[in-house]
Amino acid sequence: MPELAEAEFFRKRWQQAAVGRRVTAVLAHRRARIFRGSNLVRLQRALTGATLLGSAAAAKQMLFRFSGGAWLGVHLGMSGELRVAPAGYRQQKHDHLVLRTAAATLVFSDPRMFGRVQFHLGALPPEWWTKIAPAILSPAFTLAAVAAFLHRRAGAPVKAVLLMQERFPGVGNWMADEILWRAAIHPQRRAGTLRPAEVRALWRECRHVARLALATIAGRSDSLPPDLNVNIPRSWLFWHRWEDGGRCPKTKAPLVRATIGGRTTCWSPARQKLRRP
DNA sequence: GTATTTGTTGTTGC
DNA sequence: TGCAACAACAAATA
Repeated sequence: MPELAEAEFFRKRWQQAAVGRRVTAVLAHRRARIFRGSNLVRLQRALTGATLLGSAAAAKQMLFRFSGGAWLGVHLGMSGELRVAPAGYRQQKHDHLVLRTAAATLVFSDPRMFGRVQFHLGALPPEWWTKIAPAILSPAFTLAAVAAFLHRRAGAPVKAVLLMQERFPGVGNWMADEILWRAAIHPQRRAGTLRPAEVRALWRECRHVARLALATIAGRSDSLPPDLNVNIPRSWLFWHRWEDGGRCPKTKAPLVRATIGGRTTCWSPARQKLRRP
């Protein structure tokens, strides 16, 4: 599920429930794949008794900062989510990491375990975090940078290129489809064949979709919607891309699905054409 | 039983 | 060396 705005939503959820609170216990499924590459024993030792000081989200990742120089990185993969449960909540089958505080329980669950937890101890944030590509909404995400990247990936379908985190951090399958639909670009187009006006439209819609998704899914400033997606307008492709017999919200023409760049892709043939008429 | 899934990584081949 | 394509990871759901 989680792309850019969902990561921000889940980060806020944990932050609001537990910032300033002390972790009284850390429960974990010891063998879970989500702990691959990190030392669970050190994680449990460092987080038990530590206070949540702050957090940030970037791309599809989250970073929680605890007292004592402890950092907890979270990537939700395909099926992960962060929840807040009452104090005394009982750990369920897919709840691979559970942090208890006096008031609430923080739960990371992920049935498919494509997600990942990364633990880091130190005064500075971990290297994997600082190496995340500049955000789409940052000044570094320029038209020139996008154009150069499309040129380098000239042979790949533009849909596949949008999924590359090194240039489009936080873009996942639904955001990529949404961006291409709004920019009126066929997902199968080779990245190197886009005309300058199309490159500009792609760049512009990346920023629009990122900004709109953050505002509607994660909420503005301190607000947090009660659930994911409840505020997403029906006018987005989002709601229609999996519907049987789904229609383009703009043209009302039937939508089409196919595998492009290894992922199921939905587009509106009425407005996203392979060749110019 | 089959096919599907909003993600990433390692391998293969050009 | 760089790029593109694809299998693998795992479990629930239709």
